[in-house]
Amino acid sequence: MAAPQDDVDDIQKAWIRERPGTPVDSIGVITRIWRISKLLEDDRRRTMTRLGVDAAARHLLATLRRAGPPYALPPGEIARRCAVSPGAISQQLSRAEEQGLVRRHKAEGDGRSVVVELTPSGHDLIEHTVDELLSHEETLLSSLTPNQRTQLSDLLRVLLADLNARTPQS
Amino acid sequence: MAAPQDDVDDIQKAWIRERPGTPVDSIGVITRIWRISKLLEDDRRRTMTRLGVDAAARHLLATLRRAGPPYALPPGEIARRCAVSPGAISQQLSRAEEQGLVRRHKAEGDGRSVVVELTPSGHDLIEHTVDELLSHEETLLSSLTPNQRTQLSDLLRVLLADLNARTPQS
DNA sequence: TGGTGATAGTTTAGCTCTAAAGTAGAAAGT
DNA sequence: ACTTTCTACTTTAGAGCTAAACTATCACCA
Repeated sequence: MAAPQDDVDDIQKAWIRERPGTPVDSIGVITRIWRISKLLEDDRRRTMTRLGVDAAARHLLATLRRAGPPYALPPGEIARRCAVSPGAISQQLSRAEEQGLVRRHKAEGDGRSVVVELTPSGHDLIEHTVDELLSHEETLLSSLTPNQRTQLSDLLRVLLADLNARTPQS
Repeated sequence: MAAPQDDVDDIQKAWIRERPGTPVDSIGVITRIWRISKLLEDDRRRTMTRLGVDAAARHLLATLRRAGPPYALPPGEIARRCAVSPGAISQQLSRAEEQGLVRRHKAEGDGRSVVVELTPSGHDLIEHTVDELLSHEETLLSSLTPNQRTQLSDLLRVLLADLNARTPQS
């Protein structure tokens, strides 16, 4: 269980061998986070393709579903919650609207604002995929004990909070 | 320092509120890894843009540089080490070659194979950016104590090894 | 009331990626 | 030897994202 040396350790050792003095300390955390992130993303993409949705649309629908009744949010808020650019959300909304999963309409009161709401079809779709997706992803963490998962969550929470604070604004 | 509740905790609570029984256990790890990964990637993209290189080219050059003399690898091996598709590497190579950072030539012995080597200009470029980039990224982890970083690295190493083993093949 | 600047969304340009098709050389089986 | 299969790489089609330009509306205030 102790996990022997891996490719990432090799990268650190390679830099030290090639350029003694290279500041390699961050690699053990940052590179591993990227790799894990990529493996999880690829897995999620495959899972969602299998379930017949695309990953970005799922994220969108899940965000609206999670917001609770009336399952409606403005695009800017969705962008913020999904951590992607407003332009990306606008494009995602157009695609999802075309598939009949969401509907856009002008907000009352402010002529600039828009409200996006889940259609019954979009609600159904997320309802039928969320449990399957999350159950599957739980098995992906089965190499860690419950205690280790909590430890990991806690460390990541600290790091994420700091990075968020440090970020230009995004 | 204990890190209070964050957005990700809110996501878990929202699912539980909206759909009691939703299997939310994986969210604390997976969602945080994605968010951190994204923040780090965005930061790296900005840093590299500031230094006048693009992030993918930097990864390419770093991979060749780290391989040690003669700073040459076949495209397939680069793709494997950078964990992207062979097609992506082929395109990156074309761009980098156009900028004079690498050179492709046929391998001797096997007419299908290609060897990519760092040009002096590519070698210089990576040499002048790697320390700056890595030093900067070290500061991004300054919210964690050295001990916490080690803990985090170790947990991630276990998870990464398991996910690699579990992966279809890729 | 009319200008200045902020805010909400959308659109566009440019880039990069993946997946899949295409090209060409090497290996292997009969 | 010749066909099949495999392997290495490239190219193409299609998609998504970011950054930045653009449109429209609102808010403030002289």
